[in-house]
Amino acid sequence: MPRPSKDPAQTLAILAEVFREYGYEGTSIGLITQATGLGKGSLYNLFPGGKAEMMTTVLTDIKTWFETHIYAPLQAEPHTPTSIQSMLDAVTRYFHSGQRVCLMGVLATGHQRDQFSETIAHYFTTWIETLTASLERIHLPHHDARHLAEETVLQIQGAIILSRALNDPAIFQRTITQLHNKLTPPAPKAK
Amino acid sequence: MPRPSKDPAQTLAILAEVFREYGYEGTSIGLITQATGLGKGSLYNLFPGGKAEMMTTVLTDIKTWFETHIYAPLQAEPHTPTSIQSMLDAVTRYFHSGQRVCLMGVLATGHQRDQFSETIAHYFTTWIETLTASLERIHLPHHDARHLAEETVLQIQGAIILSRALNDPAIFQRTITQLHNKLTPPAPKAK
DNA sequence: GTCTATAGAGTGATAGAC
DNA sequence: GTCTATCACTCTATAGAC
Repeated sequence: MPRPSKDPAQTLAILAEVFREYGYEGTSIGLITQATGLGKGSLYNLFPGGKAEMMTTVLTDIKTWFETHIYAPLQAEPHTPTSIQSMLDAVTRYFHSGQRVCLMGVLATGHQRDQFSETIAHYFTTWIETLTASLERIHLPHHDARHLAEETVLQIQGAIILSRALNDPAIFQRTITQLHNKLTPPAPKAK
Repeated sequence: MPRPSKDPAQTLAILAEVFREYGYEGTSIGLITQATGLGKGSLYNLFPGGKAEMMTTVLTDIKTWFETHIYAPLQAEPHTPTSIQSMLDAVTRYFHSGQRVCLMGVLATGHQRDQFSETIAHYFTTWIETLTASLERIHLPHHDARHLAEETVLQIQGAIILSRALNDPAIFQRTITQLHNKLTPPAPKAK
């Protein structure tokens, strides 16, 4: 190897955190060099496509993380209330109880939505569909499962905003608890 | 008068729309001059504090709008289901069924949160407290009213994100309908 | 020497402030 | 319009593993 290069995984993690904190426009290359300790040369060698490629790489990394830590437990047969619980636990950890922003949510409200629209839509669609399938496997008819899944993802996003706006992680925690109760069937009684 | 000046209210409206669309960092003075038709000189005459003052002025304007169109109907005695409905109607119109972003929500997730934190927190706090008071006047105990109010504001924010991410206004509409059912007592039966 | 990842001065364009 | 600072990005030079 030509040089003692840094750990690419850690570089990506730092990059993701900077994008989360400052948004796409708010993140300057100078800020990235400072945060990662990498010079511009290294950065443009790693990401020839510049800032846009840095963002898409981060988004792909997030997608992979969600597949492993959020979707996989939901898809594990057989479905148990534990699957739901482990998803909500992972979500709570990932979003630091609402104090850490959802990059996909941030991008969805910015004008970069157009640039990354497919990735953003795919992220939310996959999450909703995986959760829908999981809920269908317990007891819910497709329509109800779908709406409940949408409501879950929606409330997590809303909880992040409100929790951050009021600087109160309790709001996020309360939302997660509430979702847990709603998603976990209190009794195996069909409609 | 030295010059035929433009309508300040319309200028402010345009300014708000640009900030919503591009965020704080994403909005350049050049973009503002283009959108408003005002030269840089006029802008810095109107807002000596520069971009930051433009944003604070917009935020104050939004606050006033909400007081008039959202809070006032909720505070009107006596409380009726119509108060809730008119709030939700105003919200739907204001956010263009989720296709128009909430500037306070956007700022809450950015690193400008620190700069405007008081205004942002005040916006959400006032909304929640007004709705709480309104719900208490029907039938709900304080604790329940407060949680329901929080849930309402939270779901509206989440609906904007999800609705925009999936480019589907129906999600926002469905959320509003759901909130209407939850906020409007189906029967005057106490706990 | 060859190669690759590094660092960082330098590029023009554009930012916000005045 | 004019200013300076900073932007994203380019490019040259080089350090070190083969």
